[in-house]
Amino acid sequence: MVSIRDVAKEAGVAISTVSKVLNNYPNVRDETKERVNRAIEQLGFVPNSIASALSSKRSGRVALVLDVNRNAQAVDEIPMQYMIGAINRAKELGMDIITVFKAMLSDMGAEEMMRYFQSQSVEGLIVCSLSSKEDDALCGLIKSGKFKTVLINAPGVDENTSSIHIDNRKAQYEVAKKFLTESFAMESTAARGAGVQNTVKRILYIAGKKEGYVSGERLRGIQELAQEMGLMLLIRAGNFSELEARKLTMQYAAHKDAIICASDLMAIGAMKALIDMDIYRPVCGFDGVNLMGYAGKQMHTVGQDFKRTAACAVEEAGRLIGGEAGREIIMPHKLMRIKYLDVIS
Amino acid sequence: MVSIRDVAKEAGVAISTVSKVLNNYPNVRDETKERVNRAIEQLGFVPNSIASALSSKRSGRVALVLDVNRNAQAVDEIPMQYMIGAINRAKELGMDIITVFKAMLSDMGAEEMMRYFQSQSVEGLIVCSLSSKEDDALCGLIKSGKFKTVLINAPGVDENTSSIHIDNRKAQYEVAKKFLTESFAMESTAARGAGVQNTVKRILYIAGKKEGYVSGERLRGIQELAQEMGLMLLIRAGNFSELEARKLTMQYAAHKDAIICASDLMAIGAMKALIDMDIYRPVCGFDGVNLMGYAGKQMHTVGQDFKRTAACAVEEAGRLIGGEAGREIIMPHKLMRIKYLDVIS
DNA sequence: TTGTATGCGTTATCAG
DNA sequence: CTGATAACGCATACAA
Repeated sequence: MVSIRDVAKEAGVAISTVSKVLNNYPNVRDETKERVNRAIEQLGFVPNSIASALSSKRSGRVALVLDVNRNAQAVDEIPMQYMIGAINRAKELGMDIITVFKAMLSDMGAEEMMRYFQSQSVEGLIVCSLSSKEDDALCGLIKSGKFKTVLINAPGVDENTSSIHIDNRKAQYEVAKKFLTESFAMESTAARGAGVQNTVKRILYIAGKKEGYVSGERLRGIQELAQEMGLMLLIRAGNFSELEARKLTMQYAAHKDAIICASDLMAIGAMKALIDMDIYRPVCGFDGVNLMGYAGKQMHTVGQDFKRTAACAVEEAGRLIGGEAGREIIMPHKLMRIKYLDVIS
Repeated sequence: MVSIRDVAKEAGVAISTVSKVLNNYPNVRDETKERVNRAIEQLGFVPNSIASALSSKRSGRVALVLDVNRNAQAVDEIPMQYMIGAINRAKELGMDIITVFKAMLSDMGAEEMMRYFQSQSVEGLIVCSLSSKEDDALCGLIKSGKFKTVLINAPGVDENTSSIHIDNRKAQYEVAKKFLTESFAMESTAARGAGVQNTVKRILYIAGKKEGYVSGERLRGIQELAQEMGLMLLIRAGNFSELEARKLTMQYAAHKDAIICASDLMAIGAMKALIDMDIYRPVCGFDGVNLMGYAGKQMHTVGQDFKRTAACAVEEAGRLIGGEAGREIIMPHKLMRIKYLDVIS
């Protein structure tokens, strides 16, 4: 292995000078810099990141904590998108990502978790979907401030914690409104004075988890709309489970006019249940996953760019590690429908 | 940060003794060992893997090279399974996995790739799906023997390279045979003497990539069956693309009795095309991905345990790094059909 | 069985 | 602007 020492010898300078060139320190004469670079080129020198990390005490290492296969979900499309976005951006920034699954952490206490990350020389965490109820050890670790943390889809900003998410309340409001308007040619209460068609719509809203942050925001969005449009809203927690959504649909859909779900997966579960029940009800989803293209029917949904979100999270982790304070970042969303042919081409 | 030195002081022994305890060296008195462990416990000492790696020159680090989003595939279920299997096993074995996407490497030469892995202190590679045509730089790197490599679904065993895969030829033969037998109540040529129903079946076989190893094996399997059962086989390369399979189906399916695909994704493409064409033909897939549950119709397919395969690959990488020679490992497969309700529950 | 000493490849401090 | 040199935390011959 060719080391910095060999480069120094070849270039006829001191080791420390080479190091300075490597890390683009300011005070190096251009000529020296060039000589060093030439030597690096000639010897095919590759800086050893491990030695660098040991010496500088900065590993640039971030753990991406993913929630995979929860609720027996069939397809882990969203975590995959997060991964791709994060890893690609990390490479661009010269950061180092290790992937960790929540399931691997679930049986650790906060202390053990800390040791694990510490032994891995992790400086920052990117946590996708945190539940204050279920992940108390992880929550504790984050609050301890021992690691710089970026929370995706969870609240909690402080000195070393940033939060990044879409405006879930607004998105749920918007998509549901568009969905209902297009499905029934409805108008909001304000305009209803004219009184064209005025049947109150009965909606089954399949929410996420009780006490979940995202679920709560989305719930507020739909409630706001219900008030505005005068909807009859039946709310049930689907726990983000396709199967649960299926059951709820079978139980309640017959007496409802439409079904709105807090996730695409649940929307698919509802959709398939309706087919098996042999009745038709419009269904609205949330997330914009490609799997929607396979569900058989186009549904309204909220599209989010998971890759980009993860890329931002990586940048933000870099910022935090660099010493800047945590903050909140709102990502954009859009209303869309997903067609099979768009997905595959 | 509490270091090995603090532990040594606390336990009243030398640093090297602590190190020996840490790495369970043989020659340490039980009493000493206990004293050290007590000190470790008391101080909450966590060994620094970076320092350890630098000193021992062994990082235990493996790069998992994944092929994601090729051919505009909709859902990256298989790479995700590989990841989960690999990361979980790596944690159990105390190894360290970094995930790399082929797309990140595609614009590097072999030299640059080597430097990249080297700078990351990678000792071993686990490569999922290698194409000797498209990935020539990567192939070169592997053949150079610079890194211990485990190939998933690609051939090539040597001193520092192992290969792990199912018996693709046999699996394709078996699944197609079962599929045809059940779809048409057919019998093989041998038994046809009795001559109950004897129409020669016209089959559209949508293969993978030309020159791909896996594709070649599967192709041989179907050809073997065709000969045995006296099938009329039309072979077209679908490039593992759902869209391509759709096109081929639209072009040829009308005059065929059944469609057999070298992957589930292509089978889904074919299936959806048939629905749009409004004709029915039985379709057979290969892989056993959950997405099949969403396709609308149950199809015959070959099930493989991707997680387990990846776990084996990690172990194998460990073996190679440990100095043992490469070898070939055949994983089991099974014939199955995937139902939506099984997938979601 | 235990301790001493050296080195791994960097970075960073400080003197020149 | 450049060069010595001391860490960084651990592993490992080798001496005791």
